[in-house]
Amino acid sequence: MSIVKTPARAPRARRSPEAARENILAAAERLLTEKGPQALKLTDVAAAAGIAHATVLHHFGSIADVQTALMERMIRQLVAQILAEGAVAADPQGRVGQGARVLFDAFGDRGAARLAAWLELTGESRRLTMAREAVREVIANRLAPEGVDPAVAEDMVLVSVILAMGVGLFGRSLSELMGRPPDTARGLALDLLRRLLPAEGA
Amino acid sequence: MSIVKTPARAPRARRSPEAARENILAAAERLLTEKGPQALKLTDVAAAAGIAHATVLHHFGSIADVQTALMERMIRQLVAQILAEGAVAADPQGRVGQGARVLFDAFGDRGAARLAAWLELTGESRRLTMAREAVREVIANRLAPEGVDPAVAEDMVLVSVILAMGVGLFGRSLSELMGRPPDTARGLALDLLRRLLPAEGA
DNA sequence: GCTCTTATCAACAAAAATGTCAATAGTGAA
DNA sequence: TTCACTATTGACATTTTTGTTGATAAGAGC
Repeated sequence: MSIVKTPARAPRARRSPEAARENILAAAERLLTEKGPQALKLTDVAAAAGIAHATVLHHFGSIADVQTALMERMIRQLVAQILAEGAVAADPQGRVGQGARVLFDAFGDRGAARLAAWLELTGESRRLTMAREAVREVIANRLAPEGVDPAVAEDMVLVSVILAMGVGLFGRSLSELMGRPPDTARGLALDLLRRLLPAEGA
Repeated sequence: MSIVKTPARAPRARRSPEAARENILAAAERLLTEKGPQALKLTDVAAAAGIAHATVLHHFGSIADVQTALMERMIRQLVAQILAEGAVAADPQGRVGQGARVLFDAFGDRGAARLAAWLELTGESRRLTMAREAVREVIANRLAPEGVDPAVAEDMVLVSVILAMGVGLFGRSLSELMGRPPDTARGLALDLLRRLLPAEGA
């Protein structure tokens, strides 16, 4: 009669549903920023989260729902980051420069820019609805400079956001591609906005 | 005894290897611009090209090779488009404005900007090598303004390219997201460069 | 302790995507 | 016309990815 020693097994972790979802989404976000959207496979996300893939399905229903939840989470984080910046400068020019820096910071960490690109490439209307609301909220609460013609202010915000996303997504690669330090593009773009936007408001 | 009428069947097309590859890549490019990189599945590409998926494999070996070939084809097209522009203006400012417009045109059709984002998101070194050479070629042959400090010129090119890619990728969506005509961002960005770059060269 | 809920997981099943192969059929050359 | 070459294809096979199910176990409440 053989005596089989029960293999030592790590005790099964049991999280609250909220913690479990958070753990999964955090792992998914890591995968997204490190390997790109195509790496968000059910099995890979589960492995990155250290759980069985069935558990992922238990909490989200499908891998598509995981992706949607991740998008929404990242959009919320991005909005929060932009809105959480400190006191605002009094003069319009100061506000503009500050707003630009906030934008570049928000899209500076690779995740946010990649999120935007992912949204653009896949472009599903359901997800874009939330993005639209986020844009509205940020513009209304944080970026709209006072003392400037609203139409002009909108133009400034629009081009600033696009530049920030472009730098966030392509800045490092292109800088290095041209043999420059990785944050070269970021500095140049900030200079561009700092020097031009006040003139536009005048 | 049943008489089975042979079903009418379209005669089997037989292309030259070059034409077959071209047909497949054209279909893949359509898929990429319309549905995004994640739509480049073997079966879907074959269906879009109107052939059996085995034929795709016969010509390319694997779906990954199709994707690589498509990237290289699109990079070549992009470089050709940028280099093919007409006579260049004599003065540095004119050259700069012209170069910017060429860039915005090249990244204006959705495909090129999506290609760049795709490259960035997936980021494989093998593919990036070709992108690097393309960037070098374009800068050397077309975009480098004469009569300007080379270091400054490089800065101008770098920020211009990033802005052009940002506008190409996000411009339409963001413009409409803010309730403006779809080419609003493009116009604003061109204005931005037109007004700033000559000043930087001075 | 006991029970009840349910987060967790292994095993299985289904679907999707990719790849293999032998047969078929255009096409140019002999 | 005949033949050799090979682009093309349907059928099959393999791998990858996703989803299902029943059993297990962690923890909360009693």
